[in-house]
Amino acid sequence: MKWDALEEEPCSLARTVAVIGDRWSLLILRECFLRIRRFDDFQASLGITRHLLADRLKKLVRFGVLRKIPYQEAPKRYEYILTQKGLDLYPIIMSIVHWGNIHMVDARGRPLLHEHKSCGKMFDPVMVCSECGEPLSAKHVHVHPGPGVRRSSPLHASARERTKKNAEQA
Amino acid sequence: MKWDALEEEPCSLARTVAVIGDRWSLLILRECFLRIRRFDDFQASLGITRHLLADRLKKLVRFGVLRKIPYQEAPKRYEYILTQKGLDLYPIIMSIVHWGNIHMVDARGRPLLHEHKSCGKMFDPVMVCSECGEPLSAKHVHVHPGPGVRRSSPLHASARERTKKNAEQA
DNA sequence: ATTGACAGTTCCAAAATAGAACTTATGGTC
DNA sequence: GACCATAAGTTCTATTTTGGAACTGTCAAT
Repeated sequence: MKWDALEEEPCSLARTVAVIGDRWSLLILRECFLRIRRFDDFQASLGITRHLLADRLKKLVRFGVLRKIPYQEAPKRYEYILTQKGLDLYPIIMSIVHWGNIHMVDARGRPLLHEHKSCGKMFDPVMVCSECGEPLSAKHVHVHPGPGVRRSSPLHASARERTKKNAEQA
Repeated sequence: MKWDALEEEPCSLARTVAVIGDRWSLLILRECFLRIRRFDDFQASLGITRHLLADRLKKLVRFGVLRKIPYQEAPKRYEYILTQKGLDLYPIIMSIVHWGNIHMVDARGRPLLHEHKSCGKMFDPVMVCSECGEPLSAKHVHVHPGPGVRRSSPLHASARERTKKNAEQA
């Protein structure tokens, strides 16, 4: 499929996936949250090809997740820093890290531990309901169509064609 | 890079990305949480090619995120359902959806609304500290090396080579 | 004048993906 | 019994994306 089409989908997951839904983008964002800011530092710590790094940084800037800030004139050089929109990705990054901590660590244990400066303790992230504060699980959530919904949210022409085909049979 | 190498990285984000860090896997998981279970239903609702769908389902099964359950004999047919490990991905999916709701919706508004059955209200997911219950932000978290850490976590040989090169300069 | 840092760009080969047709097994219909 | 439909894949080729390495341009330091 043309992946740019994802941005247009009436689905918040699909639209977010259009921005961060590839391996390198997520790894680049990890580095951003670990205070990496410069082209060669990203390249060295990730081993990504320079070509792809340039491409992904450009995309993250285009989507407003990163901003290019000049840190020296002559020659003009920039660093990439997270915008507020980018900082808001933190729960996504943390929930990914947490799932890995629970389900993917080897016998050696967790590579990183997280301390909450506010309370001083090592913590895990927990996702709760904004209204009642209880931890969330898929089982206790019901989905309703919202104002931005479109038909039954088929992602593609092929899905629509299938629907059409079924309709013709009737 | 060889993407299988990601599973071996001493980084919980990288290891999770090895499982779900591509566009199709995340979209397939969205469908799983919306109760889609069968091959042709995934294919119709996503428009993914059958080839890739077979490949991604196989991978998700291999990683223990989905399980194949027979739902009829002769011919033997299976559905794909989320394991507990798969259900645990819910916070990742929800945080992705939530970021899209905040930053990627158009004028029409959100495609979907979420109701918390436990309290009966429409909600947003909030990520909080397991210890003090306060909402988390990157600014208030400090990262420590854990028992599973390896050197400075270079992702690749090229990163190691760069380090070696720097060392030789000294 | 030569070397090195930095932020890319260019080029080609290798790998992954899209799109469509084909396969296998079975059950129902004319 | 021939024909169609359903379901879950597999196979094929053309196109796109990615990996890997070298190259470019600008400036500073030696």
